[in-house]
Amino acid sequence: MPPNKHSPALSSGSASVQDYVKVIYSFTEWQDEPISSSQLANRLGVANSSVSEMVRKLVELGLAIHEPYSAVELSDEGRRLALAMVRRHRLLETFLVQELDYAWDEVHDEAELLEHTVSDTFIERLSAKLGYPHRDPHGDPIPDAHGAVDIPQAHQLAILDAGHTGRITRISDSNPALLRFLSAEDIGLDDHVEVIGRKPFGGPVAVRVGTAGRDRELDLGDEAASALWVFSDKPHAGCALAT
Amino acid sequence: MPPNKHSPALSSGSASVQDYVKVIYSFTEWQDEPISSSQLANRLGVANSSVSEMVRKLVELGLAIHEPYSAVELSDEGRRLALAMVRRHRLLETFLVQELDYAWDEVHDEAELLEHTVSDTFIERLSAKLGYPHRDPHGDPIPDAHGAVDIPQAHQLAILDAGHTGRITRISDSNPALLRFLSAEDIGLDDHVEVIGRKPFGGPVAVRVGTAGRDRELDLGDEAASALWVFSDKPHAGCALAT
DNA sequence: CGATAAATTTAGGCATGCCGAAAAAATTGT
DNA sequence: ACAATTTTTTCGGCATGCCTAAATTTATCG
Ligand SMILES: [Mn+2]
Ligand SMILES: [Mn+2]
Ligand SMILES: [Mn+2]
Ligand SMILES: [Mn+2]
Repeated sequence: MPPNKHSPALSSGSASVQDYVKVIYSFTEWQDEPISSSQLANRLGVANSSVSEMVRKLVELGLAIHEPYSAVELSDEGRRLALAMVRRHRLLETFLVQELDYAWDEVHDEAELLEHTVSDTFIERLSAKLGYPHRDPHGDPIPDAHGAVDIPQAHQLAILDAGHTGRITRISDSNPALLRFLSAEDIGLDDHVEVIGRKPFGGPVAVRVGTAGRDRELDLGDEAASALWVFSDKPHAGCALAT
Repeated sequence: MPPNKHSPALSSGSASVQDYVKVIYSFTEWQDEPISSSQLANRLGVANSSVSEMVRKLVELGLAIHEPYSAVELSDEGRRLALAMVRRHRLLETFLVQELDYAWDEVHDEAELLEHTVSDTFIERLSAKLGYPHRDPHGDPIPDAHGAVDIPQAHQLAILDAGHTGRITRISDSNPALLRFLSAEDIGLDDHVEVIGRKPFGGPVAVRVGTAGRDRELDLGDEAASALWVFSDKPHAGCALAT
């Protein structure tokens, strides 16, 4: 039987290949612009020249689509691989928090390595043990075993206008120190938030945070407000989402 | 503060380096002869020339001791690293069996990769979660976090004389098919065994296996009898252990 | 002892994935 | 439009860890 189009195999590629497709995929997870060569280099912490070479290889492998001097996109097979890696990463993070008592700011680096090493069997057993979770500790959606994933309709707190209310659906995990700050302020996933107002010129955003009676007001700087993604309670007049 | 002699750091080396020291260590775990270059190559599945090169590197790194054309041994630091790797490997196998429902013949390959990837934190949390186990699923002893390990006084069933009785303390995990055979025959760790007799010229060994009333007799081939390590019930006359 | 055989090391190469420097293409500003 | 700047690619090299083939050393046997 020759290899066929419907092969589930996916032949996962090296750890480097896996990280490249994962970064290419992640760049468009919450926004639409495809990633440029230098942005890719930046996120991976490698030189631009390394990206040029590896992108050529990804194209040869049928994982990426690339016109020279333009942005890098994934092929269907590349997206499948990326989703499989994202699934691995997020299930591993969930495991580390739920079973090994890691704090949510400690899991990213460990998952970044383990995702390349565990077997499919390991991942599926882990998913079962954890109760088939759909979100990781930071609220990022976990694709299912077939690569299906639904990205919640969420918006960065930083772009919401005064009066807007909703729940925190996702917290960017790219900065561990920020995660620790949020823990210290007792801000977490699914907390209710209301935008009270904002200072002009990129100043802090005043918000009311907290479920039920125990809520408090505080000012959040731009980096914090950009890391918090909010699922709106209801369509609300005067918000910046009409675009 | 300069690096000092009592540094616990150990700077673990590459995955290859880790596998080399682990194999060098393991060769002398149940017996005393140090490993030769070609035996090392055999166990690692690499060419002899690759071993020559890597052994030179291990010596440079202060992990191994080696006179050209003679056997390879570990330095104290090499042994520390090896014990840390053995600990990792065996804790991971234990985790896979106890928490992820792997069969005992499925865990070796997965652990062989994961051992190089998990962090010290991961391993210590895992050890705690598993209740600080001292044996892996095959009965191999798990060194503690400081590298202390006690190797039980056990002997291969294949070398025991008729009349000898004891408990199965360890089952070599190097052949998954053999492990499946033993499962099918319902032979497992801590089972009681009695050597009934043996056919000459490397023929099968007749044994009685099983705890309490439910015991049975069967013949074991040389490979099976060599994989089973027995802790003797009591010193027994007429056994081959006097050497 | 010497000749063969076996084990080990050395020499020359290959694949992967990275780098810095230089060249080429695209973008920007006037 | 075109010169300056930025982005991207190409080029030559390096480090790891592996290989085969060819020495070289050690072991074995008549
Ligand atoms: Mn990774
Ligand atoms: Mn995450
Ligand atoms: Mn290994
Ligand atoms: Mn084992």
